[in-house]
Amino acid sequence: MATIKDLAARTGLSTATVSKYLNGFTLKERNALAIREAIAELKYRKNDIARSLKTSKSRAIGVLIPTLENPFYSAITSSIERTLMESGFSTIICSYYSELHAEREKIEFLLNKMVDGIIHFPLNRTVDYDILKQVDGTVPLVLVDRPIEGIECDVVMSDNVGAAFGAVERLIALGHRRIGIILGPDDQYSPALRLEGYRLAHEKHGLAVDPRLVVRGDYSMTSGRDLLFRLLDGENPPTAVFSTNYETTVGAMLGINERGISLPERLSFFGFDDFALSTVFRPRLSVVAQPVRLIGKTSAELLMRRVRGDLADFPLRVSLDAEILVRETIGPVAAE
Amino acid sequence: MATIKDLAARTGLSTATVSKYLNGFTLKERNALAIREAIAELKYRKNDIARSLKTSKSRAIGVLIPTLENPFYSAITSSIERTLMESGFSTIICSYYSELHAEREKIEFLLNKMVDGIIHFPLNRTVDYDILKQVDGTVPLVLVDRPIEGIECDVVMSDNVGAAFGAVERLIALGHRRIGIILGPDDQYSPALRLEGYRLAHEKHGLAVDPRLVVRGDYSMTSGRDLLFRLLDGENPPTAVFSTNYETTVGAMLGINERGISLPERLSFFGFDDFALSTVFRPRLSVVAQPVRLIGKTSAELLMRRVRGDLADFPLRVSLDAEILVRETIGPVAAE
DNA sequence: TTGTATGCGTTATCAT
DNA sequence: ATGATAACGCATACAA
Repeated sequence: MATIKDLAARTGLSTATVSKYLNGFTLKERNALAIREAIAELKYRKNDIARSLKTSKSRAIGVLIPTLENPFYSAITSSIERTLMESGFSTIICSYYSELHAEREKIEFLLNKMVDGIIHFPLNRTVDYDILKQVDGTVPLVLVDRPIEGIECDVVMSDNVGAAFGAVERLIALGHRRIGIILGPDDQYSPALRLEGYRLAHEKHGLAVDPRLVVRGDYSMTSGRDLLFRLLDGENPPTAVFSTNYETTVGAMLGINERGISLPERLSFFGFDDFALSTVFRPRLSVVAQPVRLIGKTSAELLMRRVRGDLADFPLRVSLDAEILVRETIGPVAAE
Repeated sequence: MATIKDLAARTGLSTATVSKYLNGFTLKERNALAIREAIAELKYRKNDIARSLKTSKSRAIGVLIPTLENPFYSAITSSIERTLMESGFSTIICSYYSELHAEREKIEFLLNKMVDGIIHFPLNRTVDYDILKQVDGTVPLVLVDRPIEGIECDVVMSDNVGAAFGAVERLIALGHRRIGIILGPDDQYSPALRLEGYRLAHEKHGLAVDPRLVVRGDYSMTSGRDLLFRLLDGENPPTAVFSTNYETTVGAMLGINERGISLPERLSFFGFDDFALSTVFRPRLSVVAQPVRLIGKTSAELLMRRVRGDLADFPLRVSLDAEILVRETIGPVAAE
């Protein structure tokens, strides 16, 4: 591999001069030309490792996610990668598969790699504060999807309360009084907020919440289907169901198809997130769509700012509005 | 940030000794202890950048994929990341969004980052040979999902011909004589192979292929639905349909639900890939499942071998068998 | 077992 | 505008 030294030798210039040229300084046209030639002939390629050592900037960002095998995480990660790339930063991904010890281990790993910053999607409520504290003292940290108590850093998330509130309010406006809600695990952050939105909508309209209409699972597809059936098969079943993540939404829709329930005549259904599937179901699904692209872009851009030393408004708490996409699966409550 | 020098100063040892300890050499227990203490007190963290410069090994691998927003790519990437991590390698992802110029640019980017190897998913037939040649002279390259003519390197893919052959043969065994096949773009590699498997199955059983039953789209969900309808609405429609990628499979299934077509009574349906959705549809989908985890694991492990200098069997062509999962959506052809 | 000295490829300071 | 030189943090050949 050719080095700056080689270019210097080839052109008769010094390494200092060549380095300057490489970094955008203008020099005598004659010399610039010679360097360009040498670069082509020797197939010179700059060594970012050496550059990083010297400048103590790796231009690499670590992205810590539960898993890539989930469209919510992979879509955001995709958007992050795209945004970072635009700034010339590389994206190092680390999945921790919801294992706590892995989380710590992988943060250490990233820190050793001298990443300039970390974007972290904390999943479980139980978190390794210690190591996160440590990150914060080393490189900027942006938390996505939820804050962590005791960790003072930037957070980018969607407005979970507002999202649920909006969906449920639409349902109420259509005359629904018994609205089932399919939630996720207790130890995750967002389910509580989505339930809160559900509650607030009821409250605002003077409706009581029937606890039997609030069901919880593990946010998986099968849980979506199972919980839907539980709601429907209970006594005094809901006339509308709100599913609060993508997986349960898909699962519930499949359950609906399986039973041949016609939407929105026999049941109104509000789903969550607008990934590929939600866009192809028929009738067209009404969903609350989290702005995944924007979440990714925002976290990456915010982190870039911090990396560049701009600490304005630190710690920043960005709450991004979800879109309420009313399509064809909700309708007025059937006359009894 | 504390350095080895700091540890040396703190313990009264030399940097060489400390470095050796850090690299697993055993030294006097007394000294080892002192170093351990110093590490804790100074919060020493090893600097992989400096290490990389010295050893000219970055322990980072570049993964070049069309996009993360597709379960096929993200599942394989996930498996790659997992495997690389086990060997202590980091995974730098680069999406090129099917843009050719981006492909070249991002390979340069990765090479500058001094990655120790590259795993590339080439999508389009039109490829920047030049830059790929260059990669090959620099670091090991593993191609996933398809080879590239003129580039001599390791390739990991699934047995597309065998996969299609197996599915179609099952259909033929059930008495189907008119089998529709939904294919992808002409400029991609796998569709031709999957069609070849379809042809071979017909040939083996003395059946002619009706070109009207061979339809092509862009491998998207909507194309799956549209092409299914085109097949079904043509004259002399097929009694079975084979969809050859995941997106078209999902699209076709939604179309089937939409029209209320009962499987397998009115139509037999064979899908492709066994991601989340395929596992929840009812009736349970018969699919050809590409071994995505294994593809990822195999490519990563092969690349690791090459990085370590093991060039045995180079260039290796690994063809992984797909699984033929016969479940509930295929059945005997209906009596006329 | 431990220490000395050198260099990896680059950038940056300070001259010229 | 260009050059000489040191330094980034580490690993290693060699000496002790």
